[in-house]
Amino acid sequence: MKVQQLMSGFWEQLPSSSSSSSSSSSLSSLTTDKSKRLRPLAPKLGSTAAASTADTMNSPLLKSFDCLVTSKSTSGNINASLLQLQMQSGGTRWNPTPEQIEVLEALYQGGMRTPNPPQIERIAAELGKYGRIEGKNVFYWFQNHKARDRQKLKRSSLLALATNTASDLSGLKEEETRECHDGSCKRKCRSWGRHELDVEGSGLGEQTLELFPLRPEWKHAD
Amino acid sequence: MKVQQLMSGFWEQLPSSSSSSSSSSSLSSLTTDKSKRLRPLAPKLGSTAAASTADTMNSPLLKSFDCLVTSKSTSGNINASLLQLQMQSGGTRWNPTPEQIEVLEALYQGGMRTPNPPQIERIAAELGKYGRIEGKNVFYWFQNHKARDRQKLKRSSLLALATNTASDLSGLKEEETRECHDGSCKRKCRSWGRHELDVEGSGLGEQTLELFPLRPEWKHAD
DNA sequence: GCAAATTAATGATTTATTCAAG
DNA sequence: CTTGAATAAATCATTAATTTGC
Repeated sequence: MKVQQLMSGFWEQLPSSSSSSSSSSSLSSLTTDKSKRLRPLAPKLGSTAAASTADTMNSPLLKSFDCLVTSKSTSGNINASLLQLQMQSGGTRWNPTPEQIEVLEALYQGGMRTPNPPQIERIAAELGKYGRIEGKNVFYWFQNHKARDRQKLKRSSLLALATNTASDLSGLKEEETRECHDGSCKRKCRSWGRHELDVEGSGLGEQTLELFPLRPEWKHAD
Repeated sequence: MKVQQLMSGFWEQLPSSSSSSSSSSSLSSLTTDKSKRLRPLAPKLGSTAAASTADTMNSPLLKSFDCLVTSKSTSGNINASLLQLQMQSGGTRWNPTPEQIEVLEALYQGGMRTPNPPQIERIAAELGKYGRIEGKNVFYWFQNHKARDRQKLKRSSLLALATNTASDLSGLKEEETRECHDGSCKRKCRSWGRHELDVEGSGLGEQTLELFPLRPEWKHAD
């Protein structure tokens, strides 16, 4: 059940060759400093991923990506201090106020499960009255609430089965494959939360709203 | 191609009681029109989510959310026509050009796995020279590429085991727990892509950059 | 040769897990 | 222990390859 988590490995291998010389310094700090603490495990793996950096860097297409690719760079800690500064403004995670929770809970009870960006924005804006909040907080709240509801249900379902009281839990199955109700799907479609477009209050005087993305825009909305 | 989208379905169940009367009409259209094509399967689910809308709507905190919660509304198709207009600009999914792929592949080979928003922005901006692209495309590309690399590796690993040729695949484990390089983690941290803050070229003259979110900002960058 | 039908790749979204703060 | 935040895995759905029947 829980074992997994195999870890993923980013950075299979460093660009071991070619420091690419002149890195446009101002941007090199953008890359995660890999220079210090060089990863302990560099598997052999000569097969899949290796043998590239030097070559690929020769590509004319990559001209302006030196700073992103050559991460070995130079002074790997110039921005170490900078990294400290950033945690300033509310470096802590969102702590919902009772009012915010009440509203979110109500919306959830009302049936909302996966609000789309405009909705999230609106909600965040509204909840901003009661305390600092960002769109992503709203997004995560629904994600987590939904997920934890599911696992709670699943748990109780199992329990019920074990206790032979499964009779009144028969309707637990959460969702089923159904037809996408816009008919655009070629095959069966399970998800109803997709294909959504932002109509934005039917006023839509704004501008062409892009196909709604998975996540809200992540700009804080307070 | 085609008009995909519209729709959606959040709202597992309609607020079957109380139409909440006066919906602030201008915003009610924001909700997905569920009125037509009422979903075929409305599981019994009297237990979990039901029995709320009416009650919760009495909360004073929810005043401005009528439009979000009461989705049964009124003329459920006034915006049907509007929904047609939106898909104009390239409603199809991103189809990377060879150049874009080359660059992305190179970055990936260079070790990039989970670029953070500023990086994504930069990349998208750069790749925008070769064709339309948004930040989310870049984000998804890395996500998918990484994931599919993993499963490919896993598959070949299994295969190797099965074939007894596992000898030279011993170093496959991808990553290990290590310390977060900004020291902000209290415990061991597996992820390097997290906790990252946008230093933005070390100029950081902008303003307080928020703790970098999971997803990029989703604004198209071309 | 060529379009319709199938299949393979892969972009996009949701769900499951896990990390970590309080 | 609860839950906000983040990543990984599973899936969906679309587009391109490829095949197939003519």
